[in-house]
Amino acid sequence: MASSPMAETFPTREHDHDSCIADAIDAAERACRERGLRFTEIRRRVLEIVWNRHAPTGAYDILEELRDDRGSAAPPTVYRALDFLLENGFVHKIESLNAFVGCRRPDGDHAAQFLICGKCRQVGELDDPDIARLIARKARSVGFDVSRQTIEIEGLCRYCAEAAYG
Amino acid sequence: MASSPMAETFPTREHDHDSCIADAIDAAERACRERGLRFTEIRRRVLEIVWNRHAPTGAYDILEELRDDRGSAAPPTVYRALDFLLENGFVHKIESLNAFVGCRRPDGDHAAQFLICGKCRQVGELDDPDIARLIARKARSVGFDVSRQTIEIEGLCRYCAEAAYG
DNA sequence: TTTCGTAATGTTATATTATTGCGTTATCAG
DNA sequence: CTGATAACGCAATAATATAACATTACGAAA
Repeated sequence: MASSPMAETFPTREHDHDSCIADAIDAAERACRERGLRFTEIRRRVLEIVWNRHAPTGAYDILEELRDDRGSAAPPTVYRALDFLLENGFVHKIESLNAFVGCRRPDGDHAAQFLICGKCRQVGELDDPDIARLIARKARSVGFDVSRQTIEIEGLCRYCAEAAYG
Repeated sequence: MASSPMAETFPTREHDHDSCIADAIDAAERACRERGLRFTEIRRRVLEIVWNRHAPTGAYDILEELRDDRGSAAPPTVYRALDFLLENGFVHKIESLNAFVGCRRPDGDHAAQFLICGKCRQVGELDDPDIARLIARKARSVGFDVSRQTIEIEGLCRYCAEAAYG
């Protein structure tokens, strides 16, 4: 496997997907134990589903998969699990897609920037503090006090750009 | 009136709202004439409604107001008008709110950054090229080719921050 | 261990946001 | 005037998200 798949901005084509998922689930489990949170079966399954796709996943796509193994499930089940995962930094919501992706850096707060490939629909996570700082500074300079940044960048990832332009 | 309300990042408390709307409508009308676009009654009304609120407005809020003066109207009427206004840069969509705001700089392309006040719900538009450039540069450095940026910054505007902290 | 309070889940219904498909009307170039 | 195309009307429905309330599971305290 790649030495640290969670740290890649974009998932490489060659990365070991299974262990990448396993790492993410393990990290969430550890974090929950440390913080005294309940990592229930549903929450684990939703996180697995999101990571399995390795691409932004809609709540109703998650719901379908959840039904595959649990027989019945309703929207609130999914949204509640997502709320938990969002609050605790295990997934992010991509506002411009109304969809969810696993977080590659589930420890600690960070202002993330998402790179959304319009071709393969995969999403990379940038987490660049320079960007976050510049935005905070510029906002403050007009008297605005920042609490949250939503930054979603659309374009072509390295792989799709290469395929398109050579 | 304030000398140039359209250029303010945040609408000031004292700005002349009526002329601010009128300016925006006039600008759109001129732009449509120049570009050979049809600025129809519906499109004008939707733009007026969005500017009137001077805050992010949902499609169905627009629909209600539209019904007030036209008797009947269905969702596609609003969404089609919004599509037109979006395509031509007269309004922006705030993805994190599923709502629409008038654009303060309807001429030419620009990567906008939105400042969304969590208290008064007003939205400022930053249009800072430094931010856009830094993001493009950072993205390119990981091989990502940017075509569109969605930047929505939540926090407290100058007025609400003053009210809250003194 | 039992009990009790709270967190999590189940379930039904409904709210909110957005699109599809198709027929009609308006506009403009020729 | 006519024909092509853009805009609009309308009905249905898709897609996303939440409300409200009943039930169950869990963990801490007695």
